[in-house]
Amino acid sequence: MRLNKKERQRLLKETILENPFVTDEELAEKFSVSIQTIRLDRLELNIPELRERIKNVAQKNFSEEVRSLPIEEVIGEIIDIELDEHAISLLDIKEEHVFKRNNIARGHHLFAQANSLAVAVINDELALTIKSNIQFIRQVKLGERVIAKAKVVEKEMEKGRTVVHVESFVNHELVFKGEFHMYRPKHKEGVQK
Amino acid sequence: MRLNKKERQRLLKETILENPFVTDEELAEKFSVSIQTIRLDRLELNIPELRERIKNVAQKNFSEEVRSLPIEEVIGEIIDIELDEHAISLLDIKEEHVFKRNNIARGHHLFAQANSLAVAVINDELALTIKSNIQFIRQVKLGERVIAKAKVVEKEMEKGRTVVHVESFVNHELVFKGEFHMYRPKHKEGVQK
DNA sequence: ACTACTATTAGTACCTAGTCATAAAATCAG
DNA sequence: CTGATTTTATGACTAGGTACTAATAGTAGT
Repeated sequence: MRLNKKERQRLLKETILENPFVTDEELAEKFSVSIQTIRLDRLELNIPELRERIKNVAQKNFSEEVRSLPIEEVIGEIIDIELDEHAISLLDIKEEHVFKRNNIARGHHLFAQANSLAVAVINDELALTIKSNIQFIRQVKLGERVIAKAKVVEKEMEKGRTVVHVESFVNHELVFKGEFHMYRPKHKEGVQK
Repeated sequence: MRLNKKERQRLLKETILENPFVTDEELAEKFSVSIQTIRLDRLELNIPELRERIKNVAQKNFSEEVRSLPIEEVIGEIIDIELDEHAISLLDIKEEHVFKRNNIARGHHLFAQANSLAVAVINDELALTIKSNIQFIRQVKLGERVIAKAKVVEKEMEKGRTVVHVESFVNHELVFKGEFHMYRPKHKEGVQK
């Protein structure tokens, strides 16, 4: 079954992205066209030849020294906050957050975003998490933007405990849900900073 | 300055290991010998040609044949693992893990260690966390070494679900406890050529 | 000095996975 | 059916090799 040019080029791009180790010959066979057609396609799409592609992959691998992730990126960016009430933060899922294999975000990044939002929303010098129940509702993929919303639901100031609910969304779709029991050290009255 | 064969071959091996992207021609120049000598050396030392070397580096990155989870993706260092049974990992709490204010470790790092250990202990292509209950039992401070122990407690293979318990210790003192409900996807046959 | 030996260099044919350029054939749209 | 687009064919050239044969250089032992 021969496809038209547009469709073929679309699939070509995909195929090569998925497996950069494929030769023009194999591609020609796959799409039932001549090698020359594949080469014209690559030319039009600016896809380099096999050896260049392999080299690129290798170089990326070889010069990979960016192992640690800065804290700012783990936590996400706080875009709205009202202390002791609610807060919203935003995290863009990038290469460093996902399993290489399938581009699904690793759970602990979603947890980190939610947990640090829960810490931030507490109006205190410092809050600590003591207990937490969480649920990963659907997988989050590379490139998606996760918006976490925290809400303080219980304030038991005397005991120094507070409960925060966090829900995280991708395009208004719930992807993560967590309940965080926070400990806040003894309050000093009227001290605001 | 020409070296003798032995010395040249020793350096050759080193040079290529350090920079696999070097051609025979460049090597010949570097050691002031002919290209043929370099090729004889590679033959004797069983060093493949440039393109093969590059391909190897690339493939390592692209992970065509890596069985389970690559170790570097685990937070902390795995020091013992028996798939589907138990695993132990170690995490030294450094500057980047703590609140600057009081040098207490941020909760999500303990979670990350435990969570990735739970993922790693599952003997499958890839496991995902669906649900988790956790408790932060005592604060962990800068400089402390956290040892996390994961134990697979329930295997319901048909449903693709597994429960893993993780307990983390500092000097035999329990600091963190968590229950992780993991999902293991249905196996797909490798389609690669 | 002659021989034996290793080390090095030279040269040729062939390979893969391409490149670039030109021309011809096939297919599709109006 | 014509003209434009798309596809295929062909030939010449490239990098970075392999595999093989043959010649030369250098050194050691007798």
